[in-house]
Amino acid sequence: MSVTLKLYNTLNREKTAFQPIDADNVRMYVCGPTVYDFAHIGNARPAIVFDVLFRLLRHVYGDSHVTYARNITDVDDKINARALRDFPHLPLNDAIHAVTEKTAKQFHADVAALGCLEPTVEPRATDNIEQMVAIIEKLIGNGHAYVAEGEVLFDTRSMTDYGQLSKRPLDEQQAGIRIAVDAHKKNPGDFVLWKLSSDNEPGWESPWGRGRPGWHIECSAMSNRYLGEVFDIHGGGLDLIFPHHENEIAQSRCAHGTEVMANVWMHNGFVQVEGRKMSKSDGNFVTVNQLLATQDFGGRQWPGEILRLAMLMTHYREPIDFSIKRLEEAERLLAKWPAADASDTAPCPIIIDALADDLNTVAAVQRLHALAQEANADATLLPMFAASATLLGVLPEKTEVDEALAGAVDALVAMRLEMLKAKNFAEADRIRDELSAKGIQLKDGKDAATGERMTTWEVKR
RNA sequence: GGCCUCGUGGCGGAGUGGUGACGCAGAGGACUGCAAAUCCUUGCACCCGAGUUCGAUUCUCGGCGAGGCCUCCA
Repeated sequence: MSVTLKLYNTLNREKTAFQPIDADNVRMYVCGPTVYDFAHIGNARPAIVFDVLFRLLRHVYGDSHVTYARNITDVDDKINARALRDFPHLPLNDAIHAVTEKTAKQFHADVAALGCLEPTVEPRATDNIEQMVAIIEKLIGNGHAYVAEGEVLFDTRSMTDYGQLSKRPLDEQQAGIRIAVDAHKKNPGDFVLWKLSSDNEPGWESPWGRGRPGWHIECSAMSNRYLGEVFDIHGGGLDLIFPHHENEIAQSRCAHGTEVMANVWMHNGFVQVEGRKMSKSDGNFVTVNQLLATQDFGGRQWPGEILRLAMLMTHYREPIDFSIKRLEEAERLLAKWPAADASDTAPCPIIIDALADDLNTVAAVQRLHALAQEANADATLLPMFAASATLLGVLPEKTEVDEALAGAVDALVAMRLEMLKAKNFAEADRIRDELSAKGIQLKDGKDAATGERMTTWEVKR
């Protein structure tokens, strides 16, 4: 294991060498989507960022020695609201199912288009209710949770070092400053583990009656089930640090009696629009699907590889201002990169080092671009380029050209050269335009030895 | 109010106590019948102030500015 990974850890705000608990099974958990609506491009950032990390971990520790869990939250009051709005004629459970299935499917399509590998496991909240109930029972049993007015609440005062991740000690918080504190809470910071459901809300039987889980308990239950009580890396967006991750930590550590929940906590920065956070509630968002499939942004569609590269051109902890200009730059870069077959050659060491340094995709992309230029001039570098691009998930796909088409194009190219010799420029340009319209780009060069015009062509991407 | 980021050319962004990479765009040129591609050349920047120092963009402090969390949020 010659590569030393360094990762910035939100727990101590330091970049430190990564030491897996078990190098044979490196475990990473990333908070996935709540499936009630289309994912916007900001939601896509963690998917891409941690996909790169997943690829890097697989490279370093071996494909079969990394477990990446990304959940799907399919229990949430927003989902209920959406179900009632969009499928009022269906029974509630069917309506909810319709919403979550449709949204999850869309999410998978979006993320696939962005070049993300599938996580090792993708648990759903609804499949893990039992596990949540078990953890809640444990928390009640060991005095970290209490029942009040039909809710089960986590007792934040019962955990002496609550607030470590967000550096937000309990007594310094101004809980209730912006929302009224519920009277039944022992402490303002206490949060819901389980709440009762009315007849028109989804619910599961539990020791506390028919109800549904609070938001934070889902991730504690699922990460525990698939990765164990303590695992290596937990990721998500910056805005999840508080309260979501803080509360996950509280639940998991108090339930299992562990010192930490995950060793390394990683958080990606926001995607911004005109300097402001893109968010659903502010309404200033562009969905991945809009970018991929509509002309809503910049009057055109944007292939997933462009979106992905645009994302990787900024370090994951920095904010990104999402703009047409940056997408166009990503497109220009990609256009200059050779298409190549995937290769099992070793990736460029400079790129591995860059990624190993807290996922420095900026440096990695710059080096990849240089490597692409080198490979354009020297085909023996193509396999290394391909392997490196694959590590970043940005390998341009080789467009298959069938022989009939290739033959036809070659014939037209030859004909054009004849027209040129005859100084019939109008006809030569017509052929060039005709091919261009079909997506064939001609490139005129000079034969180094003879000085004769040589024309090559490629399929435009 | 508390806590946390960040501030380098048009844009994306390196970097260092001793006058600042690189990429994209721009400009000029070569090539070309023209264009594209390619190649060469090139202009433009370290938020402000004080301090430390022989010397700071880089260190310290203070401003100013931007953003985020403290409520659902990637």
